[in-house]
Order: sequence, then C-alpha cells, then structure tokens
Amino acid sequence: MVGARRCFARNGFHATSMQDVLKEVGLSAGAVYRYFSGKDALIEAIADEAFAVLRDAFDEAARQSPPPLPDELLAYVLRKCFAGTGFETEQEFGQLVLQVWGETARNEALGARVFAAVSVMRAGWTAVVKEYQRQGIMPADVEPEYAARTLMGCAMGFIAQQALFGDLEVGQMQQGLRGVMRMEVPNPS
Amino acid sequence: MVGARRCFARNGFHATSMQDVLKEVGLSAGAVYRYFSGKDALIEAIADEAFAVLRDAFDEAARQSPPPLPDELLAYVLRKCFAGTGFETEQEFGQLVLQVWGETARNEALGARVFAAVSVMRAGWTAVVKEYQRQGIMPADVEPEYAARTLMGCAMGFIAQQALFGDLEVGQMQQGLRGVMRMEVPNPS
DNA sequence: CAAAGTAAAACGAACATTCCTTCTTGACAA
DNA sequence: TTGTCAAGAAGGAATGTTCGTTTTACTTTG
Repeated sequence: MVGARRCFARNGFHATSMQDVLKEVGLSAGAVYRYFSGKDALIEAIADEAFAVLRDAFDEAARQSPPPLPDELLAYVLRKCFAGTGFETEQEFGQLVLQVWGETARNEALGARVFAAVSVMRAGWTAVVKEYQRQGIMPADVEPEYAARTLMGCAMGFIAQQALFGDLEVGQMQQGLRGVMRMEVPNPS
Repeated sequence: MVGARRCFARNGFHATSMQDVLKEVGLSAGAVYRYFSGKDALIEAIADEAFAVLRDAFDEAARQSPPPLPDELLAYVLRKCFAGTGFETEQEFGQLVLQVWGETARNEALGARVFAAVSVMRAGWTAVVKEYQRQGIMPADVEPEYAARTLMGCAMGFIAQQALFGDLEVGQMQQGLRGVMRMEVPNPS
C-alpha cells in the first residue's frame, strides 16, 4: 500500500497503471486483486487514508483548549500531517493530497466524503475563532467562519507549495503567519 | 480550446480521453491533430494558459505602488484570476489549476515553467512585504520571504477551496484575512 | 491441509493516433 | 457572372497498443 501511494503521488491516479503499482510493490496481480476489487477501490482506499490524515490533524488541533494562536495551531496541524504517517517525504504527502483534491471533481463518492470531513474541520476552526473573539484576540466584527476558512486556506496553500517545491518548512510559514497577525493596520475601517 | 479546458477541469487530464474532448468541442480527430501534435501538447497548452492567468494576476498585483494591504491585494489577485478569463465558473478555474499543480509532479517541462513563474511571483510579493516593513505596517523581524509565501499560500488555499466546493466568495476571504491582520497578539515573543 | 502468493497467458474494452476521404474556400481565367 | 482548381480544413473509420482484469496451474508458507 505504501508502494501504491508512492506511485500515485509521483504520477497521479490515472497516469499510473496497475502494472506500475504491481512492479513497485513487488507483488503479482493475483495478490493485489485478492485485497482490492479493482483499481478504483485501491484509489479510494489510498485517497481515504491520505485525507484521514488531514482530517485528524485539523480536528485534533481544533480541540485543544485553550486554543493556541493561529500560527502555532497551523504549525501543529502541518507537522502532524507530515510526521509519522508513513510518507517518505513531506513533498510526497503534498502531491498525494493534490491528487485527492483533483480526484474529488470526478469521483462523487470521494467528493462527498471529503466534503463531510472538511465540514467538520470548518466547524472546529470556526469554534476556535469564536474563542479568539471571546478573549478579545480577534476583532469581533469578523465573521468567524470567514476567518476559519482563511486559516484553513493558509494550511492548504502550504501543502500545495510543499507539493510543488518541497522546500518550505513549517516554521517558515509559522513565522510568516505570525507576521501577518502582528501587522499594524493603518485605517481600521 | 475552451471545450477541452472544460473537459480537463471536470475529469482531469488523464481521465479525459481524446474522444471526450472531440465530442465536447464538436470537432473530429483530424481537425484537432492539425493544431496539436498530440494529447500532451494539448495538455501543455491548456496548462500554460491556466497558469499564465495566475502568474499575470499575481505579478500585476505585486507591481501596484504603493501596495494595498494584503487583504486587498489578495482580493485583487483572486478577482483577476476568476474574471474575464473565459472560464465558465470560478470553481472550474480552480479545478483546472488543481490539475495543473498535480501534473507538475510528472511533467518535467511543465514543472520547470511553473517553478519559474512562481519564482517571479514570490520575488514580487517579497518586495511588497519589504515595503510593508519600510512603512512600519509589518514587523521588521519577520523574514519577508516567509510572509510572502504565507500570503501566496492563502491565495492558493482559496483557489483550492474554490475548486473543492465553489461556495467561497473573494470578499469572505478578504474579511477573514483582515481579521487575522488585525489580531491582538498577547505575547510578542 | 489451507491460506496466500507467483507466473504467465489471455480477454475485451478503451485508448491515442493515423490515414484516407470529403468538404470548404478563394483566387483566377473564360 | 460563372466555372475551375488547388490547397487548406475537417471528417471519420481503422489501427495497433496499452490497460484493467480474469483465469489457470503451480509454489511457498505456516
């Protein structure tokens, strides 16, 4: 399964042939088809696994009480995503996530599961933002959901950049986000 | 070409057959193969086009003087991406960008071009952040490049969310980012 | 003995691409 | 105005290949 993951991350789900996967994992067709009914099932299993890593990391981070500041929260999530999930490199994980995102457009079942998972994430992070507002850290006139989606977007953008270049460290994005948080906005309109 | 774009956005580059494209654009194989040497050439042309939209929007935004605040800058970029580029919906554009990102992993030539374009974007936005620092808007102890990549990540994350759900408006992310910019950070460490 | 895997062959379906035919256009001569 | 013709453009069936999958008989492992 780890070999199939590497194939899919490297070449995409549909540009990877079963023969590629079989060669990479060193098994015969009979062995793989004993456990997966077909290529689609294999794709779904691997997409599910990859997205579960995302969901769990986001979810766990949002449950911390009191919630750390956004930059720390994001760093926590991203480190959680990239660490101890059996992926060879951070870039490989990012590439696989990109493939999963792309696949949701055409795989309705997968799309529904991704949508459900993201809804949970969004709710959790919205709650975190509300807590910021309760503490007076975040301005009260901001719609919590919008701020939550902005922060999630930051994390997703980090993953995308990691997939594309693989040269970004979590600490760098943390420092960058912290800088944005600490900006002095001239005209509070 | 617009029809091929729609096919690729909907189904991905490799899960879309030439027959799908031919049916969508209403042309025969002979007609298409007169202008594109093959499927790869068609993919590259469409990927280039999509990414050029991104590059131009980022580039143009970064050249504004004096630079607007990040939330306005981001809103400007995203609106520029989504408007008047011949794409049917914002979601469709996002889905195509996702496909292009995923394709860079396996198409070296395309990856090189994307890398070059992003390098330009990054440099421009780093310059913008430095200008913020000169004006005292952004803390001076933040590495400009990190902040620039964080902001780019925000934009990329927005595009990804747009691709996945299509229910996010630019103004919402602008408000969310503005909220983050206006946070009161308790312990300036 | 039984579960799990191997190796190789074979299958139809789907695929990208080619090749030959047909249609369209526009300049030019009668 | 009309007819001719060459060249470009498009059509569409045919081709050879690759793919996912199944099947079969045989081997390893516990």
